[in-house]
Amino acid sequence: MADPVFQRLDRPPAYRIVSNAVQQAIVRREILPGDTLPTEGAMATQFGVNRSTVREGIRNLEQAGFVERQGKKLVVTHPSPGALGDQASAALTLQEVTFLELWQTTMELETLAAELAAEKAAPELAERLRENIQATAAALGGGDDIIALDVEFHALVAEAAGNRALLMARAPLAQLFYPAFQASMFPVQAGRRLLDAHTFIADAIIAADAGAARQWMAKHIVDFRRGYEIAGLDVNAPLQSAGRVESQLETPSR
Amino acid sequence: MADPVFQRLDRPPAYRIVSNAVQQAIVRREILPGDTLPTEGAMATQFGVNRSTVREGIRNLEQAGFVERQGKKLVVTHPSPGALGDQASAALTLQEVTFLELWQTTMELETLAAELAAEKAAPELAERLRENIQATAAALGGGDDIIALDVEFHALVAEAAGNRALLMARAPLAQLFYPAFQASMFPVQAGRRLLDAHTFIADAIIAADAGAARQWMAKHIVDFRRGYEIAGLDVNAPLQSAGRVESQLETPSR
DNA sequence: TGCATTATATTGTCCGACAATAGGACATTA
DNA sequence: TAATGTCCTATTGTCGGACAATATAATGCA
Repeated sequence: MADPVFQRLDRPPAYRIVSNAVQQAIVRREILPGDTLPTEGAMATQFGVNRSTVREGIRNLEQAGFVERQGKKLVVTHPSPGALGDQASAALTLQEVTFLELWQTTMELETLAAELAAEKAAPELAERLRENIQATAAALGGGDDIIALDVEFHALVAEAAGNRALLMARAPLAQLFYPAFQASMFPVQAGRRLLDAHTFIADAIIAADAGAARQWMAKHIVDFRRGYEIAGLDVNAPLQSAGRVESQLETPSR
Repeated sequence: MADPVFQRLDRPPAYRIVSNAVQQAIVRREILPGDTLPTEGAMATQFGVNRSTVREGIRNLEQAGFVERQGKKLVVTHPSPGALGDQASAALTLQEVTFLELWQTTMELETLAAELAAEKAAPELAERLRENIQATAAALGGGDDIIALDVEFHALVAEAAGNRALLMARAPLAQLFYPAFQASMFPVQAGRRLLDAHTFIADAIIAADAGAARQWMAKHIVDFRRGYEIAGLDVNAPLQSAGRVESQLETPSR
């Protein structure tokens, strides 16, 4: 049998057709975020399939963040960097990215973020940055989660950059900071150093000095790596995962 | 009502518990890529729920790329940048990212890619780059899809960088290049210019000259923008979507 | 041993059912 | 008037069972 005259025709299962149809409608804005989808029953009759099939199709979309259940109705949503980032970072830890890989990319993206944030220099951001820095200063003394604050700081800067492509690119990495920072914060004076860096960065951003913002951020990221190395960790080794997936799995019984 | 004393207690529906449980198992490597999951029936009894419920749970994972159907069995997979990138770029077009946003981030990531690729300078890559460039040269004359080749070129470079974090960060943008390039390739001599740029970049990479690779890439990306502007397009306007979602939606009938 | 044929297991899809509950309409109370 | 309680309905989450289509395994035959 030489020439396959006919291509393998693959009819995707019905639930996927449903899922695609709905996604299409969302992508081409026939239904907008905030709109509620028809009820499962209604869609079932519209598509001419069984309700179970519709349900499976919907499930397909819901994790990607196209639809969302609010109480009892299905609401259309546009996927957010955050939601997608979760999955992406899970993927990254699964692939055992090394610290170095993370670091190289972070260096590039965070410096860009700082630069753009400075160019924008939204006054509303200034306030939030200051608050964050104050909290960090307070946390230096006792207990509070410095790392969480650091993560927040960078998120603030990124958001202030006003570049959604950057936000999206950064999202997969954002989750991974936490465990990595945790390791790199080992040395005692690291907290102080971090606070200083943040202060300089924030000042530069508020002063709309893009160049300075970029440079300080670069320094800060370099420190990040140094901390990691000082802690005796191998930058070429995969970062240990932090099990960042919600775990509510009491064995269901009935 | 000042302080919400009680947290919103949400009992996730069973199908989500199932989905989480399976995801957990994958994330913590209790089941590895290539392994096949138990049959739906088996899982149903294991979890003590109905098969339908299991199915919905699985559907939840399958779009994210944690599991995949091969023939009749469910195979565990680790999500790839490509798969996630699709959703991410859909999200970006939905948010109506502007060309400028895309461009700024691209500039940063692609130059990094070029630099890292040069540092690695894998000989196996050299071959593929050359092939791509030859194809591009050929395409200059007639018909063939230059833009596709360009996209491929950049993908090659990115892959050669050997940085999976970069790959993941870049994924959301990769899809958007196509429509954007399409617009920016308007001027007649753009093809020639693109070919030259690619050649220089490839040469630098093969020669392991990271600095040069970065610079040429930067130039190339600048050109990208210039083309867009020359074509009379507004960099601050959202890029027009290219409807990149598979469309197999013959209305299902029965 | 390799290939064709026949089971068998499993999926995709349907149907019908039912408890739980979100949301609305309305009555009641403070 | 606003908050609280009562009732009703539509819809979801989940279940059980069913069946055709088919991928996979088992079997027989060459």
